[in-house]
Amino acid sequence: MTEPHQLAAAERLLAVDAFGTKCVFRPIMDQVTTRWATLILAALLIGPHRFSELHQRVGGISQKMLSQNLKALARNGLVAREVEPTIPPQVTYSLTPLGTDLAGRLTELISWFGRNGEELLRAQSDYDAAMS
Amino acid sequence: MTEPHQLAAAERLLAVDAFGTKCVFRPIMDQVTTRWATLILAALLIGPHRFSELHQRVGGISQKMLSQNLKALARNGLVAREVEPTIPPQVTYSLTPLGTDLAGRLTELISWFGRNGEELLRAQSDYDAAMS
DNA sequence: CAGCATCCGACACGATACTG
DNA sequence: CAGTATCGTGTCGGATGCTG
Repeated sequence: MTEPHQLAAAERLLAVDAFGTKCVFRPIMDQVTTRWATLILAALLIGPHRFSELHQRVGGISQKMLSQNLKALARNGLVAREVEPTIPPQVTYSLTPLGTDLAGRLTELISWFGRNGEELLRAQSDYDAAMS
Repeated sequence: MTEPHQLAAAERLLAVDAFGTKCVFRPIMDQVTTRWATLILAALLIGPHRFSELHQRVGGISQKMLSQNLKALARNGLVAREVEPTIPPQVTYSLTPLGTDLAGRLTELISWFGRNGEELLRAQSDYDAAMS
């Protein structure tokens, strides 16, 4: 069952005060639970990657989105960026301890979808069939 | 530590074949890890809600996004929609067993942000200070 | 009450081209 | 190699107004 303190955290995130001020953590969650950020963190959980390695590993991502998301993840202290000042330059991305923690939890979520994805797809077809 | 089978699930999600076909589960994850879907599932974990109750509970959401996300969640078999054919009509939303499972895991994630949110904010200011 | 329809702005995202 | 700059498109998401 779900723990009470977790429900409390959820309620805090749901809350909006009388002036319409939302929880300060929402923007952060938005950034990290983006399609690409999740995949990038999962990829880095495998190990440190160069930029081009990540570009290959995370299938379908554009350079723009990759660099953009990496910047956001670095800003939030989840990803460490290490530059080797050679020519051509070598940049290695790795997870910080905080990032490793989060990436592990996100990967649990991913594996949940791996386990239950078929059932979700079945529900979709049932729903669509019932609509028509 | 992260389990091997979880890493395998992650790699499956990262993969793209030679024809550019992405993993079929990605669209589903995109739908469910949306800003609003996460919050709605968390709200429903507290208990079944009417439409207007959800609208109040999930602070800042518009009617449009609420109905749109509820429809998607219902289509994926995560949320059950029950209509009482009275006048005015009463519609109650609740979690299916599958939805309860997922919502619990998402709430774990939310509570992670509750615990580590301060540190993320601190990392942001450090990063911004170093840039200027 | 529980919504759908419509308009509209903002931004996510991709493709392409260019730089240290 | 590791990005940045620019452009164009599509979707997200809010505001408003209307219906059974």
